[in-house]
Amino acid sequence: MTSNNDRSLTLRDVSEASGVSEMTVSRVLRNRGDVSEATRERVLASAKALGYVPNKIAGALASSRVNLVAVIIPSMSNMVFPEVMTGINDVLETTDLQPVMGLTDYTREKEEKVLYEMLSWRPSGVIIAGLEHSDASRAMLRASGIPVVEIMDVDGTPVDSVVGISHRRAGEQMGRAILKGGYSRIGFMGTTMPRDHRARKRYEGLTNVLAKAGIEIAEREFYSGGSALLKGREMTQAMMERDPELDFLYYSNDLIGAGGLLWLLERGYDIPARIGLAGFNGLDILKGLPRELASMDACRFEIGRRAAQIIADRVQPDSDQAPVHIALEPTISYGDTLRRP
Amino acid sequence: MTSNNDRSLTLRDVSEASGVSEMTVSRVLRNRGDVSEATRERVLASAKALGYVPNKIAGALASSRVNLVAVIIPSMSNMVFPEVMTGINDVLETTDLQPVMGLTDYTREKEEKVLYEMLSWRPSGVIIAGLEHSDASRAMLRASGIPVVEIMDVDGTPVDSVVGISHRRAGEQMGRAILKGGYSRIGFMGTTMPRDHRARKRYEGLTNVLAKAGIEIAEREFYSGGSALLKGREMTQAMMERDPELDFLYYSNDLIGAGGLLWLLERGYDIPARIGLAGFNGLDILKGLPRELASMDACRFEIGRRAAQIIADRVQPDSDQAPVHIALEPTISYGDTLRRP
DNA sequence: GGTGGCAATGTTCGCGGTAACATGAGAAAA
DNA sequence: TTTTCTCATGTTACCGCGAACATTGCCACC
Repeated sequence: MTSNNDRSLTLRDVSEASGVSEMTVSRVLRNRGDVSEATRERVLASAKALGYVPNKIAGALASSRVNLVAVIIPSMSNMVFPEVMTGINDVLETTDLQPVMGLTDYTREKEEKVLYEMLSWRPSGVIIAGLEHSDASRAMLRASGIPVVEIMDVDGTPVDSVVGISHRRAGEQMGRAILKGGYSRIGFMGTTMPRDHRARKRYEGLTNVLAKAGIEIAEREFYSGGSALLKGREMTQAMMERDPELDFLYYSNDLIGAGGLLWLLERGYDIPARIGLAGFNGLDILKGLPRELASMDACRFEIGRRAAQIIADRVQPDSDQAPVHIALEPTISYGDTLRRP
Repeated sequence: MTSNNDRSLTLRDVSEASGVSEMTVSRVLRNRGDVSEATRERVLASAKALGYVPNKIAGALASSRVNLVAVIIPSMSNMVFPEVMTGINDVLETTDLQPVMGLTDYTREKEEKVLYEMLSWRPSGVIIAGLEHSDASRAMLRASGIPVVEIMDVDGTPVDSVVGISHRRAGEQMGRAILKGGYSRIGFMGTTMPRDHRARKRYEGLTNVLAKAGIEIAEREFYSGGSALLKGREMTQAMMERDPELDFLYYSNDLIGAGGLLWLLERGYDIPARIGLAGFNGLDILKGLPRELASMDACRFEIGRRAAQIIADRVQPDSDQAPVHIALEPTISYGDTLRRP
């Protein structure tokens, strides 16, 4: 019932309560240095009785050590980044580092602002999605002098370390699978987000491979906002009505793909014989659909783990500070909606 | 190309570069006090040229003002908290406050740890999910001396302010709708998470109302982990095989409900005549399903907004510090799976 | 020309810790 | 007993910034 009327508790309060110096209290609370068992217990008891919580701000300033890792991602709402975060968490939990999240909403301006904000807390490392940043952002990252890991994507030049998959190659791989499946009249659906570089790269990879086989994307449709499942439905309907001869639909994410799948099944389309489908991300949710949508795993969890591991390794004193580049290999899953060769 | 070889930049570096005192630089960078236009520009130019990023740690220590709001939630992976976060963000964006997230994985131990960690950064406020906390956590919250808003749930005694819905009443309301729809043989599916108090309260509300009509839940099934959609399917199948006479299924979340819905549709069940269904949360994803699942909006977005607003108001000097209690009214949506009276 | 007023800028000190070094007491070694 | 060492604890000096107060220079006005 000790209520700190207004000012918050400091080391001094604990030191007075336990009759030792502030320094000794500090040592006890950090398990640092030699403190006799008797003193340790007395100090801990006082601290607990007072309800003392150390002030990390002061600690960080004095020791110039901050156990935060800035994680900068576009959004939490599309199911891909939560899993990346889980991977990051899993690794950081085994260290004394703590992730702090910042959201960019897929805009450069916000990214720059959030990055500035984060760096002003002098974190121990930065994990940031994508390789495309403003010049100012890149400058800040370089100047920060801390480990930086760019994640998700490896098609480009990283500031420092990078962990991801090649979305261009993912698009190509899917393109080849589509061709091998014997499909030839292909529609594409995606988001209107001009700053979703990874979706763009997949699209480019896909069209490149198709072009080599003399095939062009027959129809395109883009959406933004709203329920992805519903949008997938609506876009698929619109597209099939415009061009009923389409025999393959490639969706830039699994949710719109799932919406399309549901619509086609209702209409009685024979999948994957009459028409094939594929999404991207390998989301768990696909597992419960009437047919399993073909997709491609984006290695989200693993990317998070690896990125966090790089930071964790680098904050160790005398560790190797050389940039690490990791390109993971996504695996295609044919599910029930992509004809096998 | 100014690389800070080892030590990071300070106000002093900028002050030397621009020929004014550190204090003036500080004033410029914070837009505080009177600074001549000429000096302001010179300082900003120097700061930019050097790539200076202020050290918030030092600033916070000196001013004992920290613009962080700790947001403590169980998980990011179940689609409900991302939306709460969005609401919080929306409001905090208009202030200079910044949310910092901590995850508890639905355990008290982690909650306590995360809370301690967060409070040690001396944030301006805390938004924390749920009303059930360990004694130590409650003590820390009380002792922190900062605004605390407990969110999601109003069935209990808050430490300070609270914003949420009554999950008990939500369960009761759904129970009444089920009864009015004429259903009587009811199955329940939910998670095995013993610490998901809100799901438990909904369940209790439901069973109370049913009990008054002389009805007991006929079947129960619980799951944990894995694809919720798939689990919904599997549990529904298992349950319908055990008791084919069931005429209503209440799911503790929309995703398992969606899985169940898909399974029942495939089996040709007449919905909502032969069997009714309802989930909980009012997720966007329901909009794209073959039938729209009956559900109940948990006011996630609004809860986030209101909670953030309370904090934002309270950090204003001379503002009213009285606890605020807000109980939002969830609305039931019948969709296509719940027979109307 | 002195004085007041005001805008622009500088100085001092302390926020709450921690690093590095200093000190003291007792035990072990000589 | 004296020296030396070790462990336990205390002292001092910052960390980088901002609040509060001090100072400067310039102009206006009597």
